[in-house]
Amino acid sequence: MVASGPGDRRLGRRFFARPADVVARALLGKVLVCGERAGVVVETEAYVGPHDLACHARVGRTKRTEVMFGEPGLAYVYLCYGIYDLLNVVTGRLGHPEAVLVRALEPLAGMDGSPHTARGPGKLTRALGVTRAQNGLDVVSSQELFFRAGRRVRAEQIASGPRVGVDYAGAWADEPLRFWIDGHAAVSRRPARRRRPREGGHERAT
DNA sequence: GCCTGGATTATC
DNA sequence: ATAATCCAGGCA
Repeated sequence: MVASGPGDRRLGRRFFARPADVVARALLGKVLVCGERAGVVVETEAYVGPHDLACHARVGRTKRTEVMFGEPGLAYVYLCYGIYDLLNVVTGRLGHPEAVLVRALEPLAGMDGSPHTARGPGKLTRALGVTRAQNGLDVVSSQELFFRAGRRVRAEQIASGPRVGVDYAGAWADEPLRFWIDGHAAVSRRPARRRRPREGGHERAT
């Protein structure tokens, strides 16, 4: 076994019981553990509540969004594009639906060590072995899926920008709610650039 | 029921 | 640029 240290401390309820954007920043550098596999969180996105038009909870309480209304610290895992399971952690206060999407990990144990292995939210869950079977799991008390304190990340190392793949969210698509460790090799590709305007280009007139 | 459209990724 | 793949949510 590896020697124990301060970084082995588990993240508790109060860590997650804060606004999603705060938790999203704070999760950078923390270690996500799933069974025998683990990695350092290097990229996240915050989905801040029902008023956030990119957040699944914008439609209110449904079978899918139910877990987001639960306790902070619950895992919200859902199927994206019919192919990938994406992992979020519920944040904020009970009854207020918000969550943080974990988008990339630096591999630590139990998986291929290449930086691309867990780069991107879909590849991350595959590399870590997370599936929808873990939806609703409490990462504060679970023995199979949880976070450790990990390493310290200074504020100057954290970069932010618009979330990926949420162009449908109107003005919310531009909010800088994506966070990553600047320059880290495991951070997923930058957000898809907008297509170049073809014809004179006035389509963004608002 | 039927239809539309994804919090993605690999490949053309 | 687009296919892969299936489910949630809206509407009838």
